[in-house]
Amino acid sequence: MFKDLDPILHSQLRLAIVSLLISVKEAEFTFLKEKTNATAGNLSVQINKLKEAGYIEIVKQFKDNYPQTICKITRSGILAFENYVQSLHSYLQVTPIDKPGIKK
Amino acid sequence: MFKDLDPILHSQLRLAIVSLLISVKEAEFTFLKEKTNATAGNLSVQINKLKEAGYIEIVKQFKDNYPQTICKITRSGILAFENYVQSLHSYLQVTPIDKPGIKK
DNA sequence: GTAAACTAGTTTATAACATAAACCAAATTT
DNA sequence: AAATTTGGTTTATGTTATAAACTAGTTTAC
Repeated sequence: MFKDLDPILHSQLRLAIVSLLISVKEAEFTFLKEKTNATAGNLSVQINKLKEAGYIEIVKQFKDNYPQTICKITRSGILAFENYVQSLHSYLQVTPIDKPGIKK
Repeated sequence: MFKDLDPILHSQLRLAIVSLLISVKEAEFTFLKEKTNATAGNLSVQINKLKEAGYIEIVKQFKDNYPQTICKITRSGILAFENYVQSLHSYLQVTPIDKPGIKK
């Protein structure tokens, strides 16, 4: 009936990160922070969870004297995202008695 | 960029409950328990959260000598669900550089 | 040249959440 | 009448998400 939702991706911020990384392939920490409106601390924690899950790769380097953290989606991350979206459908494809919402 | 996801609905079990209630309009506790594979305790907690959010109504009565808990979606619950689904789209409509997943 | 402010993060503390386990009250079965 | 089942609720515990505090260094202003 309802498929389980990957708990790694069923998080607003992590889903946004993965969504972004699928479209851009590679992004700086600061880019992700701006696009997601996350706090730095939260972002730091969440990209590490994604890394531990194997969904992204993290490369740390220096750029113009400053530390720079680059994130990249992995093959496994792409597959997990696609699978998550598929599973979500089982919750959204509702066959309502009334057309949902709009007018009784 | 990314729309906020209603935290009441961004929960696997609560989303499943609301999804069900939209399709059936009214359901018994035991029906929800079977369909969602939730434990009774968890279901009890989560339907109360949905009630407190005003997304469902709960009616307690007796049927054939046994207590019976009936859940019904509210107008507000339907709207919240529709809104949640809309917001979700902002995370899923990705414009990937490569077609996501399937082959490089 | 040093104090103040800023960049780019990480770590830690706290509050909210999900869940299972334990419990309750009554009904039914043996 | 003891054991089991129904239909739940409450409580305890571990997991999450988040903000706040902190680290380490850089740049700017005086």
